[in-house]
Amino acid sequence: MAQEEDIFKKLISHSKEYGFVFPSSEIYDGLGAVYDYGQNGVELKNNIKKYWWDSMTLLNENVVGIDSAIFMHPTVWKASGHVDAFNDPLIDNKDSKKRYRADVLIEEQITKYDDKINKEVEKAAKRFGEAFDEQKFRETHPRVLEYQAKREKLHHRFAKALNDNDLNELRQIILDYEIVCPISGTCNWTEVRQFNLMFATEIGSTADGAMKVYLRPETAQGIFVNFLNVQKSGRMKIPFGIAQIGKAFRNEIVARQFVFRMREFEQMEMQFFVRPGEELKWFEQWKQIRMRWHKALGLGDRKYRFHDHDKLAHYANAATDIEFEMPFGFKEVEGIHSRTDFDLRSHEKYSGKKIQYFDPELNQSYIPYVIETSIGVDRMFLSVLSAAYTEETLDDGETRVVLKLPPALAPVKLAVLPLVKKDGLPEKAREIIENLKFDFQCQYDEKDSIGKRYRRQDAIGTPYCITIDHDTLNDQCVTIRYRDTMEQERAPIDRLEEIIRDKVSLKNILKKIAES
RNA sequence: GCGAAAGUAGCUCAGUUGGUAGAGCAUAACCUUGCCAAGGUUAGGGUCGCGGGUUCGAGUCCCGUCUUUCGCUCCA
Repeated sequence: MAQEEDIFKKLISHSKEYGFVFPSSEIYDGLGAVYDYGQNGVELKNNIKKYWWDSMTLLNENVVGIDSAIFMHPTVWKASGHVDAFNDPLIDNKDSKKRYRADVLIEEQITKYDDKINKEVEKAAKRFGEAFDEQKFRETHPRVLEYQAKREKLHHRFAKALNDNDLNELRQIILDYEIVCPISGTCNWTEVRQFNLMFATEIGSTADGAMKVYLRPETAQGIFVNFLNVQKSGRMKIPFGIAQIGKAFRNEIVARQFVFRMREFEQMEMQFFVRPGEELKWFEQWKQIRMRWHKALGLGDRKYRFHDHDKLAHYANAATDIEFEMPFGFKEVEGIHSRTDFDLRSHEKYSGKKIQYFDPELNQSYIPYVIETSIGVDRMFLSVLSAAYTEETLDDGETRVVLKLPPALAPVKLAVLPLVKKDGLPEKAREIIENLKFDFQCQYDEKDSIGKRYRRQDAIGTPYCITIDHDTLNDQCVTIRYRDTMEQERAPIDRLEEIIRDKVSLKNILKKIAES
C-alpha cells in the first residue's frame, strides 16, 4: 500500500512536470479540488472524449448527441430531486469526530417520545386486557399526555427551525434536549452547517429581482428536458439514446485524490430510452457494452470489475459501477443505472407538459424508461494515466519512466528527430513534419542526444519516434522507434502517414468493439 | 469539518545550538559527440506558503492563517 501511494504521488508529480495536470490558480496557492489540464493533458482528455463520443454516436445509429447549457431552469432541480435531497444540515461531535445530520438527530429524539408513549400504551393494554380502550387511554392518561405535549412542542420548534432554515436554532434544540452522540455520549457539538451540493448563482440584476440558478450537478437533466425535442426533430424511435459530454459541478464536502473527486468535473453521459418493462434487459446489455468499451483500450482486463449496488438511489431499480484499479484501490469510473421513468415522469409533473412517446407497434403512449451510462472524464483520464505510468529498469541498468498510453489516446503521436542538427538533417525532419502535421499531433526536437530525446518522448507517452539520419538523404527512409519495446525499424518516408495512421487510429479499437 | 503530517528553484530534497539560501536532475545558449538520459563552459530561475511576534539578526524559535497529503466523515 505504501508503495502504491508512492506511485500515486509520483504520478501526480509527473502529471505536473510534463504538462498533463496543474493545480488551479497555483500562483495563488491553488484552489481546493480544482485542477487545470495542461498542453498534454488536454490532448489526452480530448482523445478520451472522442473515443467515447465516436463509440456512442458512430457505432449506434440510434444514439445521437446534444450539448445542453450548464444553466437550466431552477425547477429542473426540484423535479430531479436535487434541491430537496441534498440540503442537509450537518453537525459534528467534537469528541467522537462523527458527523450527523442535525435534522435526523432531532427526529430521533421525537421518535423517543413516541416510543415512551407506546410503551405506556403497551403496559396498560397488558394490564387491562380486553377492556382496554386505547383511544381513551391516549387522550386521558397523564403521563402519556405529558410526553405527547413535549413531543408536540419539540416537533413544532423543529418544524419552524427547518422552515426558517435556522441553523442556530437546530443546534440550540440539540443542546436544549441534551441530545448526545451515540458513540461518545457527549454533547460537545460543533455549529450546524448547511451542506449544499449545488453551486448557486444569479441571473439578471438584483434590482429586477434576480433569479437564483444552479450550476448543474449532473449533465443528465439536460438530456431529459430535451427528450421530446430530440425525439421529434430526429424522428427517433424507441429504443434510442442521447449522448452528451459536459461539465458538472458539485460542492463536495471533501474533495480529494487528485482529479478523482473534483468540484468541477466533466461527464460523458448517455441516456437510453426504452419501453417500460424492458429496462432490465437493456441494463444488462449496456453493462456488457460499456465494459467492452473499457477493456478494448487494452489497459488490462483484470483492472476492471463491476460493483453492483445493493442500496439504490431514489430513482433507480438497478445500478452498477464499473470500477478500475487505481493506485489507491478499485474506484468507480462509470455508473450504469436503470433510472426507471422517474426523471421524465417528474418533469412531466413539474412542467405540466406531456412527456410521452407514442409507440406505433404497441399502439399506445407511455413514459419511456431510462438506462443511464455515466462516466467521469477525469476519472477515466486518471485510470488511463495510472495504468500507463511505468518505471522500467533496462538491461544496461538505466531506468526510464514511460507512459504506455494506448497510441490512439496519446497526446503526441510522433516525434520527428534529426540524428544530428547539421548536414541538412533538421531540414529533412521539418519537411516530414510539414507533411504529417495535418494528420497527427507531431513534435520536433533537435536538442540533446538522441537517447535523451527518446526518453523525453517516453515521458509523455509518444508512441512513435521518427529518426532522420544521413542515409535518409539518400534512400528516403527513416527509422521508426517504438516506445514500448524500444525496437526500431526502417520505413520509407512516403509510407509514414499510412503506417502511423493504422497504429494510432481509433477506428481499429472501435471496430474491435463493433465486432464483439 | 475533526485529527495527523508536510509546505525551501520546474521536479526530488539538503540547510548545523538562529548569522544575508544550496545540491542533483530539469530548462536555455555555445563547444564537442552522434541510435537509447555522454562530457565541458555559461546562464536563467527562490521576498524559504502567507501574516504577525521574539531577537541586533528568523528558512530555523513562538502564535495565527492558507494550501496539500493521509485517516475519519460524505458521496444521486
